[in-house]
Amino acid sequence: MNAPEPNVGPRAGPRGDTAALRAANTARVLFEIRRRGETARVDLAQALDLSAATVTAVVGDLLARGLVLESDTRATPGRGRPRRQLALNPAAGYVAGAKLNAGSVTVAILDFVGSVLADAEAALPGPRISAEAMVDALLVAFEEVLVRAELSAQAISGFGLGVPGFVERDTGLCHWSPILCDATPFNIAELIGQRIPCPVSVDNDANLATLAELWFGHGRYHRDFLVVTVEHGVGLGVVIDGRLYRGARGLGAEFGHTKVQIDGALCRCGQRGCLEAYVADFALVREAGAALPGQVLPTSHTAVIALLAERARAGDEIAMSIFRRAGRMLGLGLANLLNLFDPSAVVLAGARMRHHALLMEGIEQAVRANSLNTDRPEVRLETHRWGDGLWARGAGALALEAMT
Amino acid sequence: MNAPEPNVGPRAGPRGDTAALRAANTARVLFEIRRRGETARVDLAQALDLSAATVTAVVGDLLARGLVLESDTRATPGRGRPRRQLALNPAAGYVAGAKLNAGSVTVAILDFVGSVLADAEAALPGPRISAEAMVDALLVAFEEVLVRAELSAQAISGFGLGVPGFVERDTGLCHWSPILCDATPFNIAELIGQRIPCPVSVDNDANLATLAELWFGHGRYHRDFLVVTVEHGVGLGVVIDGRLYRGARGLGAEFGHTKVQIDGALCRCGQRGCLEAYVADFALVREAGAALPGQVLPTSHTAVIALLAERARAGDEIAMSIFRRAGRMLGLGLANLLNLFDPSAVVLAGARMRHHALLMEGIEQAVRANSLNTDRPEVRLETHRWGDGLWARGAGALALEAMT
DNA sequence: AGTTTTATTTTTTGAGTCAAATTTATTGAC
DNA sequence: GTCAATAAATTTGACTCAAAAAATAAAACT
Repeated sequence: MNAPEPNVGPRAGPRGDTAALRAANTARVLFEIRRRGETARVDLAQALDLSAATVTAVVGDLLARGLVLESDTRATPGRGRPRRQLALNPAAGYVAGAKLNAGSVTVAILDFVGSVLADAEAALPGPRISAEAMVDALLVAFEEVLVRAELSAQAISGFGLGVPGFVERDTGLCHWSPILCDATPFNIAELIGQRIPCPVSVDNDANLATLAELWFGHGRYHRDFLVVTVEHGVGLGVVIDGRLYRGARGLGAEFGHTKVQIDGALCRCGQRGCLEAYVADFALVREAGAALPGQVLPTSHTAVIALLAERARAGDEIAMSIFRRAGRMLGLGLANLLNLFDPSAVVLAGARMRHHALLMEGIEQAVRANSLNTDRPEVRLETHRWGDGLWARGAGALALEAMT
Repeated sequence: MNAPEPNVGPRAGPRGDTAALRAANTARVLFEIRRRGETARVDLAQALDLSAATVTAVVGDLLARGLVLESDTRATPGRGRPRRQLALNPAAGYVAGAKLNAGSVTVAILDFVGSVLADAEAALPGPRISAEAMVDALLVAFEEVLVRAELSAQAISGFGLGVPGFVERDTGLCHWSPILCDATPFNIAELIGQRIPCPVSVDNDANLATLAELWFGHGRYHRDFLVVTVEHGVGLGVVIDGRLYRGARGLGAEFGHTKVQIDGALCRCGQRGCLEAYVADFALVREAGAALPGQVLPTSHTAVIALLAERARAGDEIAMSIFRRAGRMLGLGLANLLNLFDPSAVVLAGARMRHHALLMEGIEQAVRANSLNTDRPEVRLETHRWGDGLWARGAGALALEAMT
């Protein structure tokens, strides 16, 4: 039996001293203002179950710190003292959000509200490169985006980066990434921090998409939800009780290598039957040969898939069946997730969701066929066809989180 | 887009007023004393990161309420004022914990510490009965166990019941149970409450096993862990951040009908490829005919499986292969859970774990083959061969939880 | 002017920390 | 053996800060 370790026990409710109490209530007020966009103090008091006096005090702090602005927009014409509308101050701080892709890096600048002010992209020297080369490209894009946003590097108070693979937010360690070829684990946050003059946070890219939903998207209205990303791989983000769950060891949930078939198709990871082996880029490309006979296939996966999608939309039965099977496998995996997590919403996101219509038929069929139908209301599958903005905003949320 | 709903937002840390702060710190102290069995105030202060003064105040309350006792056992011989050891007061309250099985109900009486004072069992009229008949049997066992524990019904301050199927703790609603034949949903907690003079709580049985681990078992040393129960069906309990996660709609995680094979074996639920269709009682019995040719099989599933296990232990290759396949399928499911939840521990519990050795080979092989090997430390699979005591203590924990 | 709704100020209660005081043992010199 | 010195655990009281409640002020509309 293990030795008793501290910090295990009830987590609900307050803990610690009164300063923590104030800090928590301040965070709640800030979150609620972000969620509503614009509100009065009365509404905050009611929504958060705080007294008006407390809200006044907390908002007073936030106003003094410049995080919140009081606007004069006259909301409801009526009797009584008019409510003063509160909103986040966009200029309270600027953060950079970046995403590492197979052949490029994207960097965006976000203001405190979460609006994207500018973005920029830089090519990577290859699909699998050293972290050193990645940071070089990152800096190129960063300089560019600063010019476009008309900001100096000193104005940026946080830098967030999304990396595919196993990345630990708390420590900044990269344990494995399909894009980086360095010996692992190495501290990627530190590496970037040496060349950028502000705090750097890194996280798994699916977690970032989830943060984006939590801060700016559907997640604002759900306590427990899942975000499934479909791109080169399949990713998963889990929100439980309003917070992103990263697992006991901080690496987050891994959905792509969940097995949907015992001794099934061979996956890049060397195992068999992984969900990715049916849904990821390489899996579709593997089958594309049959659907496009006699054609010379493009070298890039993305281009092959675009071609395949075009055929499927034109009614090509073989091409359609490829997407249908991928959808069914994804749907099977989703059904398992629904049974295990019982979320109140599921968001499908990522570049592949551009072929939404092609996949959706298979997905919905498999979800219906494989999830238990109790009398609980059916879970809505929301789809987000956000492009890179999704990742950038998530990385921005990561930086904002580190900021407040 | 949904309307903004309150109570969505940051959950970490304190919230609300100072009374909530004290309540939370009291709960933390109580949990820590339970976890350690016996401790001094200094240790509590250090473990919970509270000042000694606060601990004195909180413990003072608990002493006054009679929940905690100060013992005179001289722990560490040394200089200085000797520490006063604190322990839970067993007589602070008694609760009843009950479990509904296929052919019987079990009821146990637990004291405040969680020790089982007595237990009793009553037969049910059949494998699938009305809730009315179930409550009748429950009362028979309850009366009996009171006699054995030498307590009156008035001394019992909470009644917890574990029910297989879809049960909602918060509302007491039963949405479906393999044992009860009533029209669903119906309020099973209310039904029992009409005939028992104390607060009644109900929950899914796998959740109860998980609560038992959280309060009294391995879970005291882990913040994030899973409990998998193997009995007539396969159940799952999820603990995240020190709390049992019951899903957005309160019905808990469903593991038994997770799909391990697309279009696989037919399950009781009518779908194909469910884990239960390979691991549950009925699945093993279905295959037993081949392993026991020419024999007249007993009518009870349990007896058939005992026979099968005997054969397997004697070296019968066919019988062994049945257990091996069940183990492999369970291992595949477990590997998926490990990837998705990244727990720091997994506990296997339930009656079937008596055939532990037969299953374990297949389980471990499949877990190793199907879980991603990163550089994170391997998760230990703990096995608990607790009998019915497990469920009873879990149901007791449920009642204790409702009590404090 | 009177009414109504929102925001602020003042007062009160209670929580937690800090530092000093108290309790109760052991240690070691005499 | 007796008796201060010492050490550690606990308690006490002064102080700070948080949030709620009550009273007050502000800014509209009727």
